[in-house]
Amino acid sequence: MELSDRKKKILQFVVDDYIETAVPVSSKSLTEKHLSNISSATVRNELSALEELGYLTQLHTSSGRVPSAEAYKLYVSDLMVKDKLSTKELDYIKKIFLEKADNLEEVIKSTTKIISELTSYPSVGLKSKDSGEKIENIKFFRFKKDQALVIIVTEYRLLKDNYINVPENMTDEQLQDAEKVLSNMFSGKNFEEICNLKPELQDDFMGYKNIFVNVIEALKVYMQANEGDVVMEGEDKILRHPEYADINKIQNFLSVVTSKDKVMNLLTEDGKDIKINVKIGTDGYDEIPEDCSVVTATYTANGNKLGTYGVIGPIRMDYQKVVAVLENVGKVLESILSKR
Amino acid sequence: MELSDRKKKILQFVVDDYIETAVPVSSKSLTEKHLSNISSATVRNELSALEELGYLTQLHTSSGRVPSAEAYKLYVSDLMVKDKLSTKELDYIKKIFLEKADNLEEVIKSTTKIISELTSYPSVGLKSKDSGEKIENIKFFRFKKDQALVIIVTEYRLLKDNYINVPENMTDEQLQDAEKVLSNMFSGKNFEEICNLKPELQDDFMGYKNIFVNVIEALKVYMQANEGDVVMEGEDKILRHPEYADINKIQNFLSVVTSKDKVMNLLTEDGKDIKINVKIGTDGYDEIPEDCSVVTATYTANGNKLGTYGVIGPIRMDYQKVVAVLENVGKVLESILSKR
DNA sequence: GTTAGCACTCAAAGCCTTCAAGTGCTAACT
DNA sequence: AGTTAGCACTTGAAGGCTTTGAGTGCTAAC
Repeated sequence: MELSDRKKKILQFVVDDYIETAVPVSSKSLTEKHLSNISSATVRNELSALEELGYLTQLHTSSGRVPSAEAYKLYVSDLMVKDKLSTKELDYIKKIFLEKADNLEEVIKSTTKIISELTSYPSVGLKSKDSGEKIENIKFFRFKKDQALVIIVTEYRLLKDNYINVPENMTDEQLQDAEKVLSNMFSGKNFEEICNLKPELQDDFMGYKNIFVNVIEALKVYMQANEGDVVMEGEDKILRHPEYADINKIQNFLSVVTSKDKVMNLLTEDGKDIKINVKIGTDGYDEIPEDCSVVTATYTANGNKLGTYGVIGPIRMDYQKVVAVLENVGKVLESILSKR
Repeated sequence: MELSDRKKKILQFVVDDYIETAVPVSSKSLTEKHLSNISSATVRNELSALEELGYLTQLHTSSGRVPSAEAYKLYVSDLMVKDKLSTKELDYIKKIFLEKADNLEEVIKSTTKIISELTSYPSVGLKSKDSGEKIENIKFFRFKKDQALVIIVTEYRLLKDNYINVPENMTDEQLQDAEKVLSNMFSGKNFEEICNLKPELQDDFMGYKNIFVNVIEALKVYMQANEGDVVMEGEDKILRHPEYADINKIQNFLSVVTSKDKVMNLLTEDGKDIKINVKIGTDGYDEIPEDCSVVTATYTANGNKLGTYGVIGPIRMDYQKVVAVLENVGKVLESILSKR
């Protein structure tokens, strides 16, 4: 059912005001602030209709109205006026990124930091493991008789966290040879393609099948491992918001947020093409702490998925600000990283 | 001034009880639980003497007594009975470590996790950057014309987070040659010695002085960089303790604990030979959140400093348990890592 | 469809009383 | 001199009471 224009407008004001003040919104305050042309009684009629429709709730009969999760959803998709950042804020974003632009790890940390600073909410970042990028070549560095570090060079980064076992009787020359064979085999393919290579079907291993199997195994472990790639910033900022005046809520929030794999799940985006993704309330998402919303954005540069970033906060979140920050951070981040 | 045996005993009971219950300790409860041979009036006299001496305080005239920071210090150094872990707990420690023993990163995480689980306090871990270990050799991996990854092999680990710039006109053969020259130069020295090498005094650079300078520069940056090596676990566990019923205290605590460089400072041990280090209360340590204590332990294996681990909690901390856990974790950790 | 007016509801704040835990002190006892 | 029974005194915590005011819903008139 479609809402009348006036209902939409009123609902928007209610959400706006509630986000700003955290105080249930009354008919009187609405007429005073935004609707001086109609009376509070009329607004009351509209409010009770909106309550009937499930967009508003009352804590008790004689309190003002509070938006429901439905209302926030409508607000974000339809009602909200898109915010713009101040030039000061934009300059801040650029400044931080330019200082750190040469190190991907630092960029990820900076991103979460900027987002948290500008929004006043805890922020999270997750760098993608598999961004669809193509592998250029692969290198082994044998640091023990039976162990080697695998260095993988891709289109735009260097992976160096995988280790394989090497047969002790294999000579360094043989390992170098294996390096060449595998480099040829992998070059131009992405991770998914490589992990799906069937050893049985290949006959050009030149005797290095065991090394091949070890590398694939290491890669698979690497792809699955979660943790470690989650970065959080400003967890303590959640306490700035009045809904977290209750210890149980803080407890609940922190227990989710300190568990890296739960945070991981929050960030795994549902839609591939959606840039900004808003999850409001707990509906369906087990990992989200009660009464929380999560707004995430996935950034890409040169067609490669860099990672997903976002904020976690109370349902009563400043969506205007958060969306504006995520969009602008994304723009700067992508423009900087595209140049690399 | 030395306390009488009875005063010591009474003080010990007060601290014991207060740690256990978090309720101010009364003369009556002391006689009932521990001192059935003397009357509560006598205990009251002793308590007020102990208060006079600065070991106890009262919240108000008609409340029981609470230990002061001084009392906790005396308790830890003199009064406390050393706790032993149950075999169940010991088995738990061994089990976790044996599962992860092959990966140093995982060992660090496991360590903080075990400590936090067993003590119910947030725990922190910091792996040492410079453990005094000797460098074996050094390797360059050039992944771009003008950039190379520096891999450093030491007695017992692999460092691979440093990058240097390479002159574009340098051939791969020259870089390999530089690798050999520098490996020879560094081999058998520790980080400190290397960083102190004076380029002017060396004449066997064979033309690779620029590479040498870049490597030293990268190493120095690496040694200084903090963050990233701090691991935390169980931040949310602080809320289990009744002193954190107040939002301001939580705020205060979290703001310290979410800042990695503050946590870093907490863990930089003051004495070199002290294994277990107890910092009680805020006295002198700016980084410690108000009314908190920090207990840390530094672990070594084969003479190499592995890192520092510890817990952060309220002053009213279960020091018996914490010290016992840290000692036992240390034993297991060191025995496992010595075998590597 | 809008609005003035009024009765009704309900949480929050302030105030008062009661309650019980605990101390300090004095005087008597060993 | 050290110990102890006894009692007055203090004080926060808890519960109950009233007051206050913000806000609604409904009705009747416009």
